[in-house]
Amino acid sequence: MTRLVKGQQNKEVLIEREPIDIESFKKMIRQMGLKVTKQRVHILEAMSSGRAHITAQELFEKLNKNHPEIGFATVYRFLKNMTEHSLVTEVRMGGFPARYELTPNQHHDHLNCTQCGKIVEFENESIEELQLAVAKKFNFKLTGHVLELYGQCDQCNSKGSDT
Amino acid sequence: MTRLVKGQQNKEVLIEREPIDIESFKKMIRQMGLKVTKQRVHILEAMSSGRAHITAQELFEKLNKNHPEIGFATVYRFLKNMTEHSLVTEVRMGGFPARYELTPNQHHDHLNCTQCGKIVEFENESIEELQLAVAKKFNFKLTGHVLELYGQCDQCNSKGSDT
DNA sequence: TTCTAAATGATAATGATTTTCATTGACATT
DNA sequence: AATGTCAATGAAAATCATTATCATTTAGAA
Repeated sequence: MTRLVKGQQNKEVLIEREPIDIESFKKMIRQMGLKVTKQRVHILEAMSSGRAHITAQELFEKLNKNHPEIGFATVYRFLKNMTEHSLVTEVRMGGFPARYELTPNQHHDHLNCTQCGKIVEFENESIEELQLAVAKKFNFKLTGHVLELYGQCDQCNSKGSDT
Repeated sequence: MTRLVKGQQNKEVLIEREPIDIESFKKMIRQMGLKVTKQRVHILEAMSSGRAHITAQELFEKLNKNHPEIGFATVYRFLKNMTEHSLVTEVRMGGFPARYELTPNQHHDHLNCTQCGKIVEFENESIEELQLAVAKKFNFKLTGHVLELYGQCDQCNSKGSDT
């Protein structure tokens, strides 16, 4: 556990953690034209492990345990940055906080449970094709889309519906 | 050179909507089990005319011109109420304020031109069916969806393509 | 007309996210 | 290795959409 004593020139002591590919994280950051900072590397590390769809707050709290020197503004800023560079994909549901995931190489859409927040990823080639057809029909050059399905998952459904 | 004239953005191509009279507004309100107030009637009037996809703020401002006695809390409250009763459909995208429209008898999705802001409404039964199939596959009870297509419309396309 | 719960408007509160700004730090260049 | 510069950071304040609070008003039943 890294403990940083306040008021002291604290050198970051790296805890020995899984040998995640730190070099490729750095490469990603450089590709965005940004400077490599330990905060950014830590953020990428945190995102590449654990729950896939995480909120900025959750990510901040997760980081805060081992790296309390990282402010939430930095987390938000970097997430936004990565989203703009398509390295991260932002999923927004209803009025809930946005969730982020490292952009998967394979495209997918989301099925969201409005009750417990569970997110299921799916991919449907037929839907993709139909979207292209629609765009073509209206003479649009399709550049992107958002498809989010909302509903209640199996568990929430069977749990009855009070509250 | 594409030139974006400000007043020209966000034009909409509308699917035809039937005009609604005050009596049916009152009927709608009673159907929800709510009291008929002049505020609510005015809100419905404002929604049934003009731009189809409006934010709560825009709606409030529009109403404010002729009915400055209507507070925005009332607008928000009633919109939420109507949304819960499915009389109004809420469209949320990105981190932008939610947009509302009187629930169209004919369901539709949107095709957005990212260059001039034009919105084309479309409806595709096959896509709807596939969505239901996806939900069923994962044992979700589908309650709603957001399908937004993004691209460049015919005009913007032929107009050349720099920003 | 009277009564009462529902509705309203003004305002404060909330929660997520963004901005500000003084300080720190990355990194290209000596 | 030391330096200079400007991007990056953290803390705090600000913002923005939305919701809650609460004293007052009003719809509509009695």
